[in-house]
Amino acid sequence: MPHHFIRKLEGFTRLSGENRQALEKLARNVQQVGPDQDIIHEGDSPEHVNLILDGWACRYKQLRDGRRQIISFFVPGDICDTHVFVLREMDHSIGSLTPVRLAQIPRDALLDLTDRHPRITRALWWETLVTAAIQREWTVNLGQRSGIERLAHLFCELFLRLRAVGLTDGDTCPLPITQNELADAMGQTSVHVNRTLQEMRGMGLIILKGKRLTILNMEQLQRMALFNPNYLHLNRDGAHLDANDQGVSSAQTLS
Amino acid sequence: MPHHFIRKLEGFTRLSGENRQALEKLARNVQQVGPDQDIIHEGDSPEHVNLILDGWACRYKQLRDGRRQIISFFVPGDICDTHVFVLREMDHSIGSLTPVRLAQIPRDALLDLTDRHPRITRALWWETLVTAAIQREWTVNLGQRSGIERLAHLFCELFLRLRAVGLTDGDTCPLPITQNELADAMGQTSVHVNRTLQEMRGMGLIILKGKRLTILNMEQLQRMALFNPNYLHLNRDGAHLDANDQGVSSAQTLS
DNA sequence: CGCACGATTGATTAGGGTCAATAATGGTGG
DNA sequence: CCACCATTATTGACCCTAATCAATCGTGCG
Repeated sequence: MPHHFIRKLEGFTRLSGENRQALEKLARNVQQVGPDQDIIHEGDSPEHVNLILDGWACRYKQLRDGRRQIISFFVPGDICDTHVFVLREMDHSIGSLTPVRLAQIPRDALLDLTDRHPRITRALWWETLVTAAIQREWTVNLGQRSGIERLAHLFCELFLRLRAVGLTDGDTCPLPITQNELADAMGQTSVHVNRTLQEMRGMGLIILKGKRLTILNMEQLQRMALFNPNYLHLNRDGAHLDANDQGVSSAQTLS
Repeated sequence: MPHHFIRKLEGFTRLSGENRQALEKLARNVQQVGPDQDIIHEGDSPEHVNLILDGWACRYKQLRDGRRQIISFFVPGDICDTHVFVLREMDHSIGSLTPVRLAQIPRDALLDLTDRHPRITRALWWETLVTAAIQREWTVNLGQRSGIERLAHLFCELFLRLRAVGLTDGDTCPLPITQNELADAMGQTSVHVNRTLQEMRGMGLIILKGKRLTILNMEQLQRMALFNPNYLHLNRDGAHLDANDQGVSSAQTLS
């Protein structure tokens, strides 16, 4: 069931059959959510960890005066806050953008999983660190890049993340969100995002139509975005740790 | 030695004498670094975890064309990437802003610490999650807030963080950074930051002089910043977990 | 076929950038 | 203690990116 999730973790480290089986079992409690629904709302206390099986969602925060910032996107295979239980209440909301199929993972299931599978524990660590790295890159994106650079950077990132879970098709990937939502993520207005998109189309960089994005010239797009994929840590970073797997001691806690 | 760090963790959970002793031992290898020095550089592979004992530092990323974004500030008591060893190389740099005294913590010392002290493990988790929450809030800050709101928000955040480690004095706290550095953090030019500061002074909100910040009207400052401190999780969130401390099993890994 | 939402366009404005110069400050050596 | 220098802070003039406001156009879908 959690295809994409497993595939993503395997981009970090090799997994055994047992590992994979254990991960399959996480998707016991599957829920279907309509588009534009809150999955968790700021102030709620976390009940379980959500794993996105299908569809897109986002983290967002809404200011008292109505302004909304989308803080990150969730695509299939993404897990929302593996370790959230330490905190008493959510400081942001998570909402669906499209219809979403998700697995609700109870705390104990995660504890049990990491208890038995050090390699998965490490892979979840990696997942958490990459999520943090993406958030940092978004900070750079909003702080330093111009409209067109920003959008180009987002497209590069999303394409690589989708490719890592097998959701691209050649140079095309899904992009099932509105220009308004793009705008809320880029800290700009939809009017300006619209104009930027037209500029990118005019340059022959992309096609964006029918909720699908085609990248016509990835090299040029990356150059224009000042894109460096290193922060996604997609190069099997886990390989150098695969040797020391014998003990299931708590030495795994931090490794 | 790691005064501020211990004090910060105690804002999350109660610590025993043994806990504190164990934390003291972390500061074995202490280094002094001058101002404007790189502590780690993008591309380096992490050798140890740095704990800031004194002085200010920052995470930053530099784009190929020279633009620099400060991604976060480190103040005394902050720890840089507790779990960084999972990644092969740094995707950003950490540099000092003032002279910095820091403890270099080897990986094994951390493993040993979390092995023996479940409550500390949990507190480190909390630290990691709050750091992520701060990063998200910066995303909102850069994406949605105007110049004056942004700066006001930063001041609110820094003041509370410094108070949590005992570094405020009434309504005053240190702010040992230049307007240029403020500008790199806010995604603006120093010229504009300068003008914004003057506006805040003119409104009677703050005094900023001699590397010290005084907040004359915290309520108004928070209102203008649309500041909600919930993301700092400063309300002893750990209390609800303090009951179940007996076992030192790997159940601690995720709790 | 018509409706509702999303995309697009135009005109105008404003926030913040750029460039360039000047004024304060603080640390240093004599 | 003072003169000097290098940062850092401040100011002014001008420009440009992106916001705002307000229609209008498409199009996917019931």
